[in-house]
Amino acid sequence: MAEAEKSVLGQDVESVHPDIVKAVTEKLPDEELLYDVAELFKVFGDSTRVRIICALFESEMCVCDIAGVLNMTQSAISHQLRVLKQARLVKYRREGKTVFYSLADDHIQTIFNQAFEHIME
Amino acid sequence: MAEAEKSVLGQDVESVHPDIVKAVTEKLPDEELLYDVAELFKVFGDSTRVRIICALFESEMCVCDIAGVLNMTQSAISHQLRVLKQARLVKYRREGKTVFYSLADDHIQTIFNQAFEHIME
DNA sequence: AATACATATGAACAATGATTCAATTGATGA
DNA sequence: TCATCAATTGAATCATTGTTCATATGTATT
Repeated sequence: MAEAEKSVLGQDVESVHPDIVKAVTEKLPDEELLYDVAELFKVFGDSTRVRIICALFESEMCVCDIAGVLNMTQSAISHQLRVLKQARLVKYRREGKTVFYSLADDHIQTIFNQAFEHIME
Repeated sequence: MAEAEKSVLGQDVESVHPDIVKAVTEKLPDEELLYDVAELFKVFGDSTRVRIICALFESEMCVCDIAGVLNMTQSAISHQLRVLKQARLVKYRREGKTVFYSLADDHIQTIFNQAFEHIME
């Protein structure tokens, strides 16, 4: 019933349901957007960064404090904060020698709450 | 002003704000829960899996169809479906030779919508 | 200037993980 | 029972990444 068809790249693709494949392919969001979503989740996909984020839910903190809460070296924390910074998930302000980090926006909390709910069930 | 204190493990931790460190440490969710959250996001943190999930938003699909939509080998897809299955993010039903996959619950859509919004801004 | 302290950065190492290729399982129909 | 097709699995490979250690910025204080 289902026949082989040519993909965008001209390769043979065995599609059991060519009609569905076509419909879904057209509705699928831009490659780039999906890539960005994956990149965002990749940042969330590390327990150290998750702990940093959850710590920042409570209060703005400096690097030393975060290191103290997580019981890790300040270097390790700084490296991870860099990742969070690049993803625009945290912002910072300098006060003398210390730098205070806080969360950049509220979507983060919403996303995490949904994640918690998913795990609980 | 700020003094060094002993961490839970007895190591010296230089805390600029011991009071905040203590308060945040107590409020931080269980280590295990945070680990699970990271594991969940880790699953979302791959563009192939993101694309599979978005494809399944549209319709239940068999492995072949998904491979067709993503233009990848069915082996690669099967490996990733295994990951999604272990994370309880997809469910499946067998119909003859083909296996149909669909999303396990609705939190996934909510989480993705928030992620989309975060990226858009 | 010189010292001290908070933070950032770079290189290196170990561990994790995604895809490929080959082989296997499971189910259908001849 | 044999051949075929969808899907799964395992081993191998290549790339990515988190932490450590050492060093460098940057800011205040003496």
